[in-house]
Amino acid sequence: MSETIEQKCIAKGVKLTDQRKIIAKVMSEANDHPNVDELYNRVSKIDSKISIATVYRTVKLFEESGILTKHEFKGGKARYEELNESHHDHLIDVKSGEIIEFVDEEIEKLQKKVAEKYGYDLVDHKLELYGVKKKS
Amino acid sequence: MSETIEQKCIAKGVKLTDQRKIIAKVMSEANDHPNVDELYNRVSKIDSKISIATVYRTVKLFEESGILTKHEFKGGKARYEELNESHHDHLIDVKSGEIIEFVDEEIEKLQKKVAEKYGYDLVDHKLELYGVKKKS
DNA sequence: GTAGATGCAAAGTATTTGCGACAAG
DNA sequence: CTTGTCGCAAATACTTTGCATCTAC
Repeated sequence: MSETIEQKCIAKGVKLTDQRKIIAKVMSEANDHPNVDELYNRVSKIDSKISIATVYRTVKLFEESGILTKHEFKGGKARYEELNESHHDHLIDVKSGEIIEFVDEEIEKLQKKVAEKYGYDLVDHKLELYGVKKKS
Repeated sequence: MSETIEQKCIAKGVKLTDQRKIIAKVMSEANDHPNVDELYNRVSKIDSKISIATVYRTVKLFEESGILTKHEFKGGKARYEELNESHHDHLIDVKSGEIIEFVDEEIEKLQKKVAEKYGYDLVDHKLELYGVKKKS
């Protein structure tokens, strides 16, 4: 827990309103990958007057400021997660929807290699694994 | 070009209407990854009376029948592509939108290994690389 | 002949935006 | 103060659906 979202906002010169502070707090404390609806629900419990438009505007702003990242997993709404130093990819349980974060250095390296092979510099990537729990 | 989409429909017991034949033909001949709008435009040139609802219904049906796959690349509309024996992933030029298909057996293997490490059987995956063309 | 497909327009979702009121720096 | 933000409701973009008609098998 190196730095809160609020601190990141200050560092990046993002104006901190009461609403943004609440959204920042909720996202900082979230251990999952909420979509805007879920985020709105959590935020509403703290301040019921915050509008969903503000939530949309704020996650977009935070994303553009490099504070949150957006995931568009298969067939669902966009989900958000705090962006921090440690990059990771996602393994999604197709039955339960559970999301596991993982890192695999070797895959990372190979991706860069593939991009290079085609004459590209890798600027971003998305790797999602969809699986079912093993019986055994 | 082993088998046309029309042939796949017959093989899978999907009823072939005139509209579906046209959509099948357009997708069979497409070398890119059209979204529903683009597909609707191409299809309309052959039969202007086909409705966009039919295009939506048909791509969904074809997807469920394992004839097409749907891609939801960053920040865009869903794109479709014919599904054939050879699996591949995508490298997307973030400047031009150009899409390059690639296969990397080693990455495939590592993905399966990661899933297994967490106790999962891999049922699907999504790998997208976003890059910019190198200057050199 | 009958189940399923189509066209149309209306209804859903998810998200964005115009605007007057309001608040942060 | 002034610029940017908020809440609201209306607008947009994409996709789905109800229904009466039509068509493949």
